[in-house]
Amino acid sequence: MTASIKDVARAAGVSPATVSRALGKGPISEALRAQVMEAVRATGYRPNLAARRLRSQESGTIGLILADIGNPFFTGVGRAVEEAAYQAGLRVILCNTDEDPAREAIYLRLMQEERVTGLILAPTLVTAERLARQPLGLPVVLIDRAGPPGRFDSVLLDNAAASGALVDHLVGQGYRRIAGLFGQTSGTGLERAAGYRAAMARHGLAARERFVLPQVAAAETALAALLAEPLPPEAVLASNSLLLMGLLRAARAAGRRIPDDLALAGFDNESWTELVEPGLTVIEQPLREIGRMAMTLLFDRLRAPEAPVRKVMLSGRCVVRGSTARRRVAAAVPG
Amino acid sequence: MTASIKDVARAAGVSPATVSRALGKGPISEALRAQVMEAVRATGYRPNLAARRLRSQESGTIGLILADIGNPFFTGVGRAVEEAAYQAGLRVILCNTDEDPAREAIYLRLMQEERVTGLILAPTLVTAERLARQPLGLPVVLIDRAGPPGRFDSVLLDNAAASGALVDHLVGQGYRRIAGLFGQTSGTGLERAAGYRAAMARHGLAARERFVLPQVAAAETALAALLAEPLPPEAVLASNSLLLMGLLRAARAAGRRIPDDLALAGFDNESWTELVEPGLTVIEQPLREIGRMAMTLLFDRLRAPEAPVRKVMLSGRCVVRGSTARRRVAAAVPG
DNA sequence: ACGGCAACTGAGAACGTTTTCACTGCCCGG
DNA sequence: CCGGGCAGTGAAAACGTTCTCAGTTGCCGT
Repeated sequence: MTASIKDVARAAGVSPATVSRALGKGPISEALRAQVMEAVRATGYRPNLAARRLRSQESGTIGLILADIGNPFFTGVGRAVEEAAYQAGLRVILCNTDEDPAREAIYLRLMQEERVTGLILAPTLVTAERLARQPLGLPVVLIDRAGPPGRFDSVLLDNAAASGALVDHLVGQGYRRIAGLFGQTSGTGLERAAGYRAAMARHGLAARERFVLPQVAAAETALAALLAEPLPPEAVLASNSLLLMGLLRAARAAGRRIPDDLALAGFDNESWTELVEPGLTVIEQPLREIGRMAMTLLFDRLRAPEAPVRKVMLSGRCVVRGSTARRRVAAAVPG
Repeated sequence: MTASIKDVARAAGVSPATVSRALGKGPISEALRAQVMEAVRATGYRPNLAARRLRSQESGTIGLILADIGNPFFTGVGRAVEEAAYQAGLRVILCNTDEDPAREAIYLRLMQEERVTGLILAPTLVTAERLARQPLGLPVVLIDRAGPPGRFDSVLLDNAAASGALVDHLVGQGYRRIAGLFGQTSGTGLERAAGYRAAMARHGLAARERFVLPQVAAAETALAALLAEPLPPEAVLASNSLLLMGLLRAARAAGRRIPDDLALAGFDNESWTELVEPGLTVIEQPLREIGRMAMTLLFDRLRAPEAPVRKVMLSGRCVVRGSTARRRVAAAVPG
């Protein structure tokens, strides 16, 4: 088939060991090294990674398992991870689970079989639990979602603070009846809900939270229901961008003007949140920092397997746009 | 470290060969198979893919090299490819080049070293050329971008027809001065430009085309320049979603109402094209079909390495929205 | 009852590397 | 002038599989 190290050795008139040394590290004379390189060129030799990995017992690879590759948050983090890994001479196996625990299980098994050096993942709630009960036997760093406390190195947005910031902002703009819509499949939704609840309590306001599947359609029906209630909310907060999109669509479908009839705020500063009219107020996550920090935690863990578990919280940035403009009290509300 | 097949063999009281057969295919008694499976469970054995690949001389893996993982077009196609590969029992190595020829070169080399079974990629112009001159020695299917004619199996949108459909639509809506903005790094931009040019000629209209880097900012400056010309266009067509986004931003920045002052149309039915006011008219690409067809071509090529090269063109769907509403002739244009 | 065949199992080679170990010169200090 | 590193090189083992080949059964047909 393709040329092996033996073919190169033959072509260069040296032993396979010498070729290996010329390609990698090891004592070798400059003359022979050049000779070998020439033979490599002549034969079109490409090292066989499978053989290399088998012999050296290290894959030189880390796994990156993301919940939704269509979500700019994850692609952004993924880019940063890949970049950091590449600089460290590591390859990345990228997998997409679409929030499906079955696919998560498949990929986790794959990572073991690939003998990856370490793993960065954004797990669903059930998989995080399962992982805590049955460790994989390899270094794991969680991103975006917290697992059981104290079990995994993780790098997260300070979700509670971010939700709180949104609530504070809305209250500051004059809104009082603020509802919250949260995804129910990940720990992140729960944390953001908790932050929302705490902030509302701090302001002496009643929380109104709904938990739904993280899908556009789910948010649409949820908002329709909220708007049909006796005292509909003046503002709604969504815990991720899909839900926020659903809110926008449903508000428009219901003929509500934004922000006059209904203010909206959410998470993730995707390009469309700016292009839409009015622009949507969102929490922007530090994607690159999250990715880089995840790699840092992973490296540290590899270096010190028994070091205490670390949980890094990065804070988001509140990007204020028209969807949460100061509330203009309706001209005349009888009663 | 982790348990090997020998450990399992010892635990089950059989030979390694038997364990291998129990796990894979091969004649083995039901009793022993159960016995082995029990030992696998007891030892927590996970097969070592590196060893398996080395011995069996097949990676069970295909490569997928995409130009921009942040682009919903590519993530959509990637999903379909991965799904089809998984059903065929193949893994996928996913790489993102960000349109950078240097990174393409790195990943192409990686694919060779991983001994992938086949490769699906969306190359830049220069890499497609290079690949035609120096074949990789493994089956390659191009997606989204045509390489040198007759050299690679490929699956593409019928770009010329799609551009033509947009022009026809605009003309039908009453627009005459229609400019086109095209990406210059990929073959796709060129094809769409050609389709635009041909359609304009068919209608007896003068083509006005600009080639720019496929970036939002590039489109913004290009449109600003176009609008500053003596007879600014009534409509502009963009060859990809980034450029379309730039057009929208620049039009708004210039205070042009859409579609009254300027109609817009482009490619790729991303979620924001619907959410924006007015909705943008776009060509929707059949993402899943493209991905599936790419896998089909790859399988066929593996089965018949010497079969003639195939080029599959899929047609897009024109999604009409408000950005190309029928032209209302300005009330009074002196002269 | 015996040869042969089918079904199953084990021993061992092989896949392409890296790495240990041993060996060869050679230089240097004594 | 001789012994001891030291730098460079090759031989061979090892990594964890799969697969060929050669048994070893047990069964069937005659």
